[in-house]
Amino acid sequence: MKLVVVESPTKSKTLQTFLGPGYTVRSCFGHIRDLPKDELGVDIENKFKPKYVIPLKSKKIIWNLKNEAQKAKTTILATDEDREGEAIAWHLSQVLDLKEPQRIVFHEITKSAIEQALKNPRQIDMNLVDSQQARRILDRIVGYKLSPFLWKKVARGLSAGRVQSVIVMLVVKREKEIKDFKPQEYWTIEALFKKQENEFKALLVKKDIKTKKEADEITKDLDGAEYKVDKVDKKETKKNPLPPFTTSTLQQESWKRFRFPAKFTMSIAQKLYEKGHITYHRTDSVNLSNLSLSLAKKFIETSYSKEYWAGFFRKYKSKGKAQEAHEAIRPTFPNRTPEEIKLDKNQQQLYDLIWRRFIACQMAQALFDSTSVEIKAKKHIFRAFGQILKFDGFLKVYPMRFEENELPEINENEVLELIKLIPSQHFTQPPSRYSEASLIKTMEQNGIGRPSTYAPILSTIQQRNYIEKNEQKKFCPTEIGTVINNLLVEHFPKIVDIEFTAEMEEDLDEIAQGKEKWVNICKDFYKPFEKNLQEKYEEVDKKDITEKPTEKKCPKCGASLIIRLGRFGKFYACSAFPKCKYTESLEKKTLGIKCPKCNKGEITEKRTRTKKIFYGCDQFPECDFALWDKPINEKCPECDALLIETKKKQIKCSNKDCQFRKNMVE
DNA sequence: CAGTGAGCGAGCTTCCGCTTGACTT
Repeated sequence: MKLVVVESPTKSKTLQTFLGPGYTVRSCFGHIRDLPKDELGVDIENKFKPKYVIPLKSKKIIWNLKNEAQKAKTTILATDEDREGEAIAWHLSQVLDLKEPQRIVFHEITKSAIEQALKNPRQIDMNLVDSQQARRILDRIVGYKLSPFLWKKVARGLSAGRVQSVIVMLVVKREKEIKDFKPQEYWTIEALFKKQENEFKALLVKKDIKTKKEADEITKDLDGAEYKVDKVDKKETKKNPLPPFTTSTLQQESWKRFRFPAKFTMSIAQKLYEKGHITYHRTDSVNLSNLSLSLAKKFIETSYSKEYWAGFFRKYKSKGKAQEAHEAIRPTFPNRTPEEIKLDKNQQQLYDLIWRRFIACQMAQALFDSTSVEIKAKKHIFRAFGQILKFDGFLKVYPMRFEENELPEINENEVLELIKLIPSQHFTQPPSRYSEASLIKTMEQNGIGRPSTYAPILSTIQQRNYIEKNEQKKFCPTEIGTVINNLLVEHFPKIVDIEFTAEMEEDLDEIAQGKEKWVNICKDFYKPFEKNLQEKYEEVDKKDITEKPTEKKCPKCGASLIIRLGRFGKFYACSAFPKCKYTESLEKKTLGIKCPKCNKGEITEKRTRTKKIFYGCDQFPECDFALWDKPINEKCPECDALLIETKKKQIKCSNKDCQFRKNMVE
């Protein structure tokens, strides 16, 4: 009997069916040991020696694995082939006290891949393990040294880290770009032509028309000019299908198509994976197994026709440094169409998307007849572009938006009939705020975070109140997020630099290749970091960041009020704190209406925890009067209660039993 | 359709990455 250990329980089930009796397959559920949660856990003086502990939830798993390992003749460690997977294998060998563990790897769960892997066992690659240890220790040092700095200088409970702080930086930076943006005016000139029954437009090629005056000069110059076709260029253009999904592209596409947040997409994908419908959903690889390629070919040829298959196996390559431990995300059985599996609605939508993307990636290109026409009038050049779909190819399965524009038959040297010139004014647009999709895309492009962390990290920094979604579901920084970011940018620029992770990855590669010792990498980072940190503890004054004097006086004790910054934003606080605990919210929007319940307070605009606006008494909690709709300063003629303004612009009585209604007078 | 909120300043806080149930109300 041989024991095989993998990371995921679903994977272990599949593997067991391939291997049959003679093998016991078990899973370790990811990492089994880690640095302790309540202390740094790195002995800096003693060559950065890490202290590893086994969390309670791993203890039971380890106990069971140990039992199996003792019964087995050999233990085979089949964790993922990447830095983290290698480390898990090493931790397992340590904790299970394995004398001669066999290490095997495979990138796809197919019978042939597994048989091949079993024939080629190797030893644990300690260089790769060390690169993971360096990664872990660096992240720990940054996080557990910088966070306490923020507690001391800003507010308790705050956090900083190699990944989260860079994401917040991106959002804050984008917000500043938008705020500082000055729109530039520019003009375009289109010419509308007539050819027999058809009308078509051509655009003046000149780009830098800045003002109406300049546009007018051009149209004036064109007055009475002859519009002659200078060039007609006809050709076939092609569009290739997109590569199959990785975690990042799946999260982006499912946000674009269904507005699913990344976290939701992942929970649905997890279910599809557990039911065996899709391959593993946390991957940065676009590799496809040979078996899946043949099945796709067969499916496409029988369901559509021979000409819809690409004609060869399309193989995709990952850009940058994918760690390639898994396949791309694809249907496990390509001939299982979305229609024939029974799933609930969301699972159905996501499976449909994954299935289509995969099938399409093995299909033929889409073909277009495109025409480009150049028209000359005096010294001015206009261009018209037409595009007609000739063969849909992969678009049959994976529809995408593209512009179709038909041009009439136009010949060279032909003189065209102008209907009119259309000058239009435009303004340059500021960059747009990040959505979940564009933020994840940026993270992936810069190697920040991993497939298993994209979704959780976005949840964390929102929960921590560093960034939030606006009504359009785009990310904006909060006050506290902006303050922390500005502090880090000024005093710890390296940590919030987008290049920091890239540089770290280069160092980790050196360790993995055996060219560098992990302790040296940690030392090189730590020394200047620690020196800077000590200086900043002296230099930065908390008061400058969190306190601002005001002219206002405390209504309770008469001391002066200050504006304070806390975890949840700014607020007025009494300077005599903790003797006087008076507080007041910063932007108190009073409506000038007395509270009808207590007759003491005033109605103010407030927000619920979910940011929904409501109107309540400012004497809360002494008075709990509250309304959803905005009250107007007028009493109901029938029952004397407050009148409210509904969203449908109608005046109603706030008393539910009262039927009084009237229309709004402007 | 029903439903709405009270503390944030001090004290036990925090990282990133691998994996899913196991916790409680």
